[in-house]
Amino acid sequence: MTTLKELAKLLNISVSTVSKALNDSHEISENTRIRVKGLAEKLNYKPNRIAQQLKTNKSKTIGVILPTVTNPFFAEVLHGIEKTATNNDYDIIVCLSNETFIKEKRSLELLSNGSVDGFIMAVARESQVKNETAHILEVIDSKLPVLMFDRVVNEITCNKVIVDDFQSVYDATTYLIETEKRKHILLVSNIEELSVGKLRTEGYVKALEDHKLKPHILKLDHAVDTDIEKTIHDYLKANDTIDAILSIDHITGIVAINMAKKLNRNIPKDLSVLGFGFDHTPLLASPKISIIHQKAHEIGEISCKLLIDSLKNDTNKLQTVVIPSNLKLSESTM
Amino acid sequence: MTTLKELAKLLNISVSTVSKALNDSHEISENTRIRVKGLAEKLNYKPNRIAQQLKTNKSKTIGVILPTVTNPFFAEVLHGIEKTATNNDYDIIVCLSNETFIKEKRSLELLSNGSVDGFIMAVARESQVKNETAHILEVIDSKLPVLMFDRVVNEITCNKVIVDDFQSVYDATTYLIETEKRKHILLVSNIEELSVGKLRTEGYVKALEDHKLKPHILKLDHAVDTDIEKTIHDYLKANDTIDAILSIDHITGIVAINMAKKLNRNIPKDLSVLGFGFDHTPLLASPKISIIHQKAHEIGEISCKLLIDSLKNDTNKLQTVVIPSNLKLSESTM
DNA sequence: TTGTATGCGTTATCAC
DNA sequence: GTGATAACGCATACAA
Repeated sequence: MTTLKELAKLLNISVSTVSKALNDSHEISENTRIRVKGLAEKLNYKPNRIAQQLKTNKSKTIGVILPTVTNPFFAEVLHGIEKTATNNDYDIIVCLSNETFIKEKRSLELLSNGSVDGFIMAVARESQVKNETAHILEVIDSKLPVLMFDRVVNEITCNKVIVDDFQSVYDATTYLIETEKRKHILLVSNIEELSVGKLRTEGYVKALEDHKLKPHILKLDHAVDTDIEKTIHDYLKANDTIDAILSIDHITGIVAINMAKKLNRNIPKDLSVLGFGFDHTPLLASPKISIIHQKAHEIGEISCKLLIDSLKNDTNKLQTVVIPSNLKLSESTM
Repeated sequence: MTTLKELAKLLNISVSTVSKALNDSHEISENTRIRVKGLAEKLNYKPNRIAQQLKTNKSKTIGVILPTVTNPFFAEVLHGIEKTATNNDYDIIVCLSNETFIKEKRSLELLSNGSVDGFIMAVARESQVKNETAHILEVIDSKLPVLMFDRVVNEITCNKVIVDDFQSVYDATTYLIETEKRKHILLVSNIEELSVGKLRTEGYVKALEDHKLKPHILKLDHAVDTDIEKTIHDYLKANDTIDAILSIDHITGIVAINMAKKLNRNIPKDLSVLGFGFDHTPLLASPKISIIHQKAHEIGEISCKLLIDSLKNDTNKLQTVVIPSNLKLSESTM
């Protein structure tokens, strides 16, 4: 790699002159600036990022800690983060906690050594279940800003970007009751223990209460794949009064449609199916599923923007941004 | 952040003694080593990664350039890469090319300034279509090792990890012909222009030729979602002799099942459906789809391991690893 | 066993 | 307008 020193030697001038010339300092003559830039271009000189970082004590890098990236929600959020980071001249270092506390803690610790200027994270399932927060507080105490999205820790004060989990499910449930005239709505949940799962379930329960209806909740408890199908299948078979299914994740809604068809339920005439989802979800279901569309990409973009803002201006006050979801009804063309 | 200098001052010893003590140098007395480590622990000292990097001229970081991360194949590969990198004490900086040449080129350039020790990449769609390779060669010329996986550039010599695209589709097609006695197999392709798409199609064509059968190929050409459904639907309707569908991506197989059911085709009795897929693919289809299972996670792990090996030992000779796929037949329990 | 000096590549301050 | 020097935090060759 070409260095300032090499350029200086070749041009028979000093290192500092070269540096200034490349940075368009006013103290440098037009002539030398052109000479320097010409040679730099020719030798494909690029300032060593590491040295710059040491000098400025800024890494221009964001640590992104995700529970998993095979869940399309987080993949889409990551996409939004990456895009925004790149546009603002930041790199991202990605760590996956695999939903474990220990990996999350380790990742935070390892990157808290100058590698990154701040963190964007969604809390691991295990950390939420066990209510582990000390490792995150430690990072914040060391003056590294942390932004949480989606799965957040209420007790920690920091920038947050969340989805309107309670409200979106409340609204969707109300829609099923009032517009589609459903009375026996089944909630299918496999994320009961997450903060977002709890909020969604609460939204559902509240909507039913407000309409004097009885909740039906089917918890799936991380069963293996075939069990998800069998559990839903058997429940639907045993409860033929169910006239709507509300899935609060992005998988079980599609499974529910498949099982209902197997039981010859007429969708959407006799049974409405509504789930959480993203851009490609509808394509995989037939008939089309209606979805509560989380703007995952936008969540990523806004999270990243917010963190970068707080990095530039650390007197910024902390805020919690709520991203509303859209209820996307299926266009049942096919 | 605590520094060596601060520790030294507090202990009234020199910086180098502190440094050596922390690195378990034999020249340091048991006594001071304990004193130093004790204080370091107490003050939560962590060596500044940036400074270490500048000193050693190694970033212990790998640049990972992916076309997209919302495609579950790449998400799964990323998972494998992250796991292996972490286990080997490497960080990963992730960039997404969004399938564009310009972003891919920019990412390579930006990270080729000391930020990373090497690259793992799958070539962007646009780069493959336009046969752009100069930007990658430039990186390799600058002595940064590049490992390509899945989508590779044949003309470039470097470490590669690829899937047996030709052979797996040849075998799957042969299975449909010989075991399931199918004679009119439709190939559905929406990745015709990628190196992997071409290879898969060739495997299909060769298997048919070897059995004196005629190919039927339905190219989807990145149509929008509804068009994918309609195109497949209409094709199946107009060609009722089709008795098997082979999808060479991870989406259209599921769509094909849905459309075939709508046309009242009996799956798997009258129509076999086979697609590419990963762990969660089967759950979303009913009846279950048979899949050519790409070991995406393993591809990531091996890619990362191979690159790290070449980083440690740059006299390593280059190799191309082929990861075989599994043909996973559906267990049609539900 | 400990300390001093040097340098990684860059930027900034100051002197010429 | 240019150059010498110091400094970021760390590691190490060398001196004591």
